[in-house]
Amino acid sequence: MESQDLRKVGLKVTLPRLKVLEILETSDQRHMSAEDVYKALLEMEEEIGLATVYRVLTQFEGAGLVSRLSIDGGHAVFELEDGTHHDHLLCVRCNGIEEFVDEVIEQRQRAIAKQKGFEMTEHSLYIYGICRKCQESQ
Amino acid sequence: MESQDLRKVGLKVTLPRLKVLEILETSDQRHMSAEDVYKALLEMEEEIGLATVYRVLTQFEGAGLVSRLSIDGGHAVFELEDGTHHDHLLCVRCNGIEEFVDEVIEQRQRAIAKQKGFEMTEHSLYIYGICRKCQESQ
DNA sequence: GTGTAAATGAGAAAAGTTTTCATTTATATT
DNA sequence: AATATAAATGAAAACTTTTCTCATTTACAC
Repeated sequence: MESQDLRKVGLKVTLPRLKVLEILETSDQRHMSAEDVYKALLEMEEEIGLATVYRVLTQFEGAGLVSRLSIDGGHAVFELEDGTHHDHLLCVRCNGIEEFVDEVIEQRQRAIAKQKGFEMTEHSLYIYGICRKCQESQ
Repeated sequence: MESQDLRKVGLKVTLPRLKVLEILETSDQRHMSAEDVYKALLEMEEEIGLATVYRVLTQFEGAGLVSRLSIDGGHAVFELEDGTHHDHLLCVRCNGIEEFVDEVIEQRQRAIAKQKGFEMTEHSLYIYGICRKCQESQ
């Protein structure tokens, strides 16, 4: 019932929005750039412009349907929002992304913000490295 | 004795390099974008091209004289390297940057990388929020 | 002083993303 | 079901940040 999801967050039900949502839900990559989504759309014969993909993803972000990761000064990748806060491990070799949750880190961050007098709005934590698979295959 | 600093890291002593170093050392902002440095140079009547500023900052980074922070998918800022590893708090209102060190977080990150089989190369942690000053003046 | 490799400046190019504006579409209203 | 209208879309241009190209200049070893 994807149409309902869109209406629920106050977005008109349009083909581009339905198709972008479909890609995000059915792709085997959990993390996709706008370009990735655009190419996946082309593969399913949906001629949706890249600008529209960006617009839709940005709206989805605003609506809380997806979250945006800003990777290392470069491009952004998007993931379907699943309600859990988590941080990311990025493989610098294969660009794979893994997720993790660590309550100790979460709590330390809140403590640091408080100690510095910051009203924390969000945080971003990326651990860069070489994933197990890439270490083995080399 | 800045010329020595440059020779020590194998960089020829040139006016642009000396001046960029001078800006970084004397500016009241510890964190500066390439654009900031470029403008500061113009203010001191040094007509050094922006491309050169980028090149010099990148070389300084390679030489370990400065480190580069990649802020939130956008532009990079540079800070003089002081030998201490630290992470950053960013004020979303005034764009101010504060630094902090937390051994617990450092250690947890290493543990997570290990647990996930990652060979960690680096990490980036930013806490976003509203700094004390901005909370008060509003 | 001179030669040579390295550095610089200016502008073009690149990458990722957003904006513009004319056209099309979804949906609230008749 | 037809229509009005506000919103969404496509295509191209614009924008932002950074890097590259290449002709000219400079640092420094000899």
